[in-house]
Amino acid sequence: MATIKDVAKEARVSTATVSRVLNGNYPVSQDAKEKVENAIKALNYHPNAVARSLKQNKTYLIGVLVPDIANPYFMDLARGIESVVSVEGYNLVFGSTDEDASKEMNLLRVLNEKRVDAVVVATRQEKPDKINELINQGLNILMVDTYIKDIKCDYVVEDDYDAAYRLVKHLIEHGHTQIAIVNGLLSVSTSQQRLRAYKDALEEYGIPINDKFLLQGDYNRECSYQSMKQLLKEEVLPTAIFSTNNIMTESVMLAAKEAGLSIPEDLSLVSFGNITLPGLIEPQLTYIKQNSFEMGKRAGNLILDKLDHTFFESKEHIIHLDMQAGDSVKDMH
Amino acid sequence: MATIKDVAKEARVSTATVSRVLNGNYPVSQDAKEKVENAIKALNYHPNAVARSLKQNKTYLIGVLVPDIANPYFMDLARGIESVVSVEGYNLVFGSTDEDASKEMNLLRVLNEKRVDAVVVATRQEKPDKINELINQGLNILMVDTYIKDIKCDYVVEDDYDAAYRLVKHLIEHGHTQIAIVNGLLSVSTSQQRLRAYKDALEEYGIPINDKFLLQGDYNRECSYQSMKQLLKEEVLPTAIFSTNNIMTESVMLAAKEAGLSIPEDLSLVSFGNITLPGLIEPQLTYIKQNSFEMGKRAGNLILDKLDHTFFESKEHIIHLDMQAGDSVKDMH
DNA sequence: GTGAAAGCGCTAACAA
DNA sequence: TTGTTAGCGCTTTCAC
Repeated sequence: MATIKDVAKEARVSTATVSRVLNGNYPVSQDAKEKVENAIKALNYHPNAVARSLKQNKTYLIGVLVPDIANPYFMDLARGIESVVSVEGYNLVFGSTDEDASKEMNLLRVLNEKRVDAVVVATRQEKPDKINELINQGLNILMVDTYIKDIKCDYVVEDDYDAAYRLVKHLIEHGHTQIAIVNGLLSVSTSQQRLRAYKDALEEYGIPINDKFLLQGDYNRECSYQSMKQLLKEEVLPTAIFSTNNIMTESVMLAAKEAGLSIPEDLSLVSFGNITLPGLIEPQLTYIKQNSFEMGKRAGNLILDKLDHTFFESKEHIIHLDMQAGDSVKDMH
Repeated sequence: MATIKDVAKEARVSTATVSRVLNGNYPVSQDAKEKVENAIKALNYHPNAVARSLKQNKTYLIGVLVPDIANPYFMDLARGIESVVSVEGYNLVFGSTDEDASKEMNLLRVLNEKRVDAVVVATRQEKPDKINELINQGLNILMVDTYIKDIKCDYVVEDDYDAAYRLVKHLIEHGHTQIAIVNGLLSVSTSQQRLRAYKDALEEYGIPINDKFLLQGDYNRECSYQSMKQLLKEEVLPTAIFSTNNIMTESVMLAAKEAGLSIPEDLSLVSFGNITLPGLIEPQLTYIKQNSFEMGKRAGNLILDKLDHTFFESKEHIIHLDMQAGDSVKDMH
């Protein structure tokens, strides 16, 4: 494969001149420019970005770590990031962590060795020490979706507490008092916020908290499905469910359907995030409209900012979320 | 950031020895090894993969080009590739082409400059010349899903013709003669195969082809939705639809629902690929079970093969697909 | 078993 | 405006 030296020889100029034509950052005579351009075509030359990266200490690579690339939420996030950074010539390097802490640290290490210019971490494990170590070594980390105390980096997160609070309040104002929550892992900040909002809302209205109605999930399909199956076997059923993410909402609907319960007649349902095929499924959900594409764009912009200016204070971006009313909640009055 | 030189100095050995400890490919004395390992820890050293790539002419990066990362089919494909190649230390670099030919060529060029070790192209544009040029320059391309004549590289594709034929035959054997097809862009090999199978099956049974029943889609949501809307306004309706991909099947179901037609009572439906939430939606589809995760794994293995052995003849892998019977087809007998 | 040194392909400081 | 050259951080040949 042709190198810059070959081009220089072919065009009878120095490698410096070729580099200048390539990058257009220094003045070059028209004559030299043409000679170089002809040589490039003749040799079918394509610059080696690896060598450039080594010299410039910049790879134009941005790592993206997500727990589950099969969740549309994270794909939209990735697309949001890509839509912003690709304009500046960056490419995304992906890694799925499958919620596995060691896999995650390993990927982080590899991405660091590959000298990605930044990495967006949308993940749920908590290893503040290890991650801070990488940050101190100069790895540029941006956390999205989840906030982990003690990790010293920028964030883009959604306003989980507020949105969850409104969702539960919505149920209560429709006369529900027997409300169950299907929650994610409590090690994750989003789950913590959503649970706290749930409890605060109930307390606000003087509704006692029933431990049987606190269902543990892990934001994935299987676990929440089993929890629901279990719940629906109990003698005292809730009249409403608050599901804390889109995937688990699908499980809730499936479990309800299989138990012969229809929504909202037998069971009301509100969800943090919408399901995949709302148009084809009855009823229309009442849910918190998440917009991970937008979140990705913000993350992308934050990164571009940071990569341009070398100094930048740590930032926290909080995104406000709206509620979309559907017909999945029965009025109990 | 610490370099191999710093480590060598700290450990009082040469950089060569450090490199040997790092890679474990040459004998090193126990004593030297320990000194180096201590120095690495003390300096918090992380090798620079960019420099290594330059020297070794290998990046451990594999490009993945898909038209639409929001389609679960392509995500599963990516996961399949990742599951295989990540074991050997490769990372995936993504690019969504959005069905845009110039964006696609541009991404291919950038990935080539970044010297990815290979690129998996699951895309639908046809630029044999440009792509062959890159291949001739040494870019290692593997095409999946779509076969494009005149591009000289390996393939992993599904047996579209055969599977589509069985699907249409299934409809005919259930007594349908008025069968419409919702097809993708005809510039794509998969669409060509599926359409050919449709026509051949009808012909085989002596059923005339009605041009009004040949609906053009583009494998995306909007276009197929509009085509269906249009079709359902006609005076003569088909009794069955053959949808040639999962996304368009969702549109077909949505359009039918909105037109007040129920499946299979008013309209039978078979699909190439399943929809997203089969459990929640009535009826269960009769469809061709695609397995892009498996296809991704094969692609990954093919790439690993090729990257190990330097010489390898061009290969074509064809994946056989099974049909899954559901209850979306009414028996007309 | 170990070290010195060349060189991967490029950029940029410096000199002309 | 152009050329020369050092050097980015690593691997690997060659000599010891």
